[in-house]
Amino acid sequence: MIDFTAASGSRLIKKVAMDGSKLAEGSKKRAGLRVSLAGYRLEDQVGFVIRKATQRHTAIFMKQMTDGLTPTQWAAVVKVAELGAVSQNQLGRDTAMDVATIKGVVDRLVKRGFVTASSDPADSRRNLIALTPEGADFVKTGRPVAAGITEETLHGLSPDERQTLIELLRKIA
Amino acid sequence: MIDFTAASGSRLIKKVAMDGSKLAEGSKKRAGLRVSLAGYRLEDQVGFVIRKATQRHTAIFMKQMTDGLTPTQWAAVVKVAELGAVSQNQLGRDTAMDVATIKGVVDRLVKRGFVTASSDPADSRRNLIALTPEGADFVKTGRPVAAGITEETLHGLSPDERQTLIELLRKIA
DNA sequence: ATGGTCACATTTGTGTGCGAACAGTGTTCT
DNA sequence: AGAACACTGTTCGCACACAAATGTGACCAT
Repeated sequence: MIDFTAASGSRLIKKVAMDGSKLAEGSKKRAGLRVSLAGYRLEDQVGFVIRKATQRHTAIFMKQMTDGLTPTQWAAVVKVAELGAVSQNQLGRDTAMDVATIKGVVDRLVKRGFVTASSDPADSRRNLIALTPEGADFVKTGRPVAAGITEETLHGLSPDERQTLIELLRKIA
Repeated sequence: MIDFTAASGSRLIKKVAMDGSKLAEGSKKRAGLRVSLAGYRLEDQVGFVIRKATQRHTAIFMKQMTDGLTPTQWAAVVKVAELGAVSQNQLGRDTAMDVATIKGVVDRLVKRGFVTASSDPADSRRNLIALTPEGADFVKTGRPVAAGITEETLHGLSPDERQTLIELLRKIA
């Protein structure tokens, strides 16, 4: 996790001020080339804010989810639980993961024993992913935990705001 | 990038149906263990939607930004351009990056020649990051590009909706 | 039937993102 | 001064995330 408290900010200023006498030309300000950004503030850009929101959500997820399962791994098991046996690529599409990414995720889920991977007899190109009984159990017990994660993530928002946020995110997704 | 079009979905169903005769007990449906999720839909969870929104934004960013600079690298140069010389950890805090992450980002920016890293004479623990003239030029030319990226990301949203989205994201960030 | 096209999967390489362990350096309090 | 504490940075290991290159299988139109 990231600590956003400006722990040493004030001390830094003090130090620079103390070292002011050592600086040439009486410049008491912090050194270094700068560029005026004229109205462009990083903190106001979608990309930046969304990244921070993602970070917080991920942190909440990793803190609460059983067994150290990651958000992507959870998404994958849940989809398999919903769909039944699926091809690996199809699972990637349904969970918004790249072919390379879904492979790694599936590998880890197989290693955990939550899913199995086998060649589809009907189409030998396909790597068929199926849920194991352990995976089914995990999804059942994990479901309320996942709901709690969503709850804590959206804790500061009213029901209306939650609805709006999801809708707006869907619009840009 | 991820292709969300369910390209082969219909064929899969057709194939499974065709193979129905080969399946035992007359089961024509897709095989595999399932779990009823009773109201929990992955597509409705913040985590999932926000991940997809992030993916789209990143894709737009990488497509438009000059020189293949990444979103995080851009955030870092912009901050250095705004603040002047900063310690590496402080820069990480201001850009919401882990100490391990900011190190990698700074290393790449140094390699590109956009920033320099040097030991702070006032505090030898600190790795002072400063903008180079090349970095300053890049920030100047990159600024309108970054604005365009934000614009395209939010393209489907009205000014009010954009405002609301940022506010709500800030609340959960 | 065969050649072109598409879909499926794997591998490699680069870049975040973070926890955890480590080693210095500075500060503060006694 | 010395001990305790806080802060700065590095390194390692794991997990996404995606582009690009490769190889194989399935399908479709001629």
